[in-house]
Amino acid sequence: MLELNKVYRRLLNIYGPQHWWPAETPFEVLVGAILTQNTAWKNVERAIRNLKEMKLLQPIALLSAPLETLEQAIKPAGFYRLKAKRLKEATKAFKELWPADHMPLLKLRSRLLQVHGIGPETADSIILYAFEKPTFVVDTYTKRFFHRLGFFKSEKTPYEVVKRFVESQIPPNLQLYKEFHALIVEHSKRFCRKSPHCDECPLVECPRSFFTAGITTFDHPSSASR
DNA sequence: ACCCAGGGTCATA
DNA sequence: TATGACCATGGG
Repeated sequence: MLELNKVYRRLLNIYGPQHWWPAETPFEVLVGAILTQNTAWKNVERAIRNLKEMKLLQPIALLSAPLETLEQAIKPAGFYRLKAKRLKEATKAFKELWPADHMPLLKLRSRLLQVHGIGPETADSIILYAFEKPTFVVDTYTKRFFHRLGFFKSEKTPYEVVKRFVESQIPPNLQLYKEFHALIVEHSKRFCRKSPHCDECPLVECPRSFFTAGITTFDHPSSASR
């Protein structure tokens, strides 16, 4: 069957290592993960720049700052009133949990998911890139990308279904999971916006069979008892 | 003037 | 389980 692994290696060949997440500290990863919710990364960069200039990009400082101050700082990232609250809640959790060295991954994940404003993608991003434990991150790009390669019938395939699928095909290696997700995003930002088959997409150069040979479209385990 | 971006929560059927 | 409204800024 088509190895997801081949898709990964192909992306790596084309784009090279991405060295994600673009942040200087684990805490900055967490902040970025909240701020980028349904928001262009370019806008997140401005917000983070503001936080740095105001010396707010540290747990204690961020928690001490008035909500209004925080709101103004992150305004460029949109949803600023919502996200200011989420940042504080997430920061409290971060202080409690860090570094979570001998905490099982799934326990860490369920703790993060309890935080209001942290959903599955945000949680997984934090676990993978801040806490550095091997969990696979699924975003809208990932769903669209795998859908177009024929792995799923719908782009709306539930988060946990896509996640389980990848984790069942790819061994839980930290660097591998980091790079794979980063490569999918970087690729998608360039080529996967509009048409299902953009002529300039490097992956289209390959015969579709290179990716999909032997693969049967993956159906939901929920609807097909597996 | 529109559409979308590295989501999540809540209400409703 | 699955839509739809809402949150809000900045770029194409």
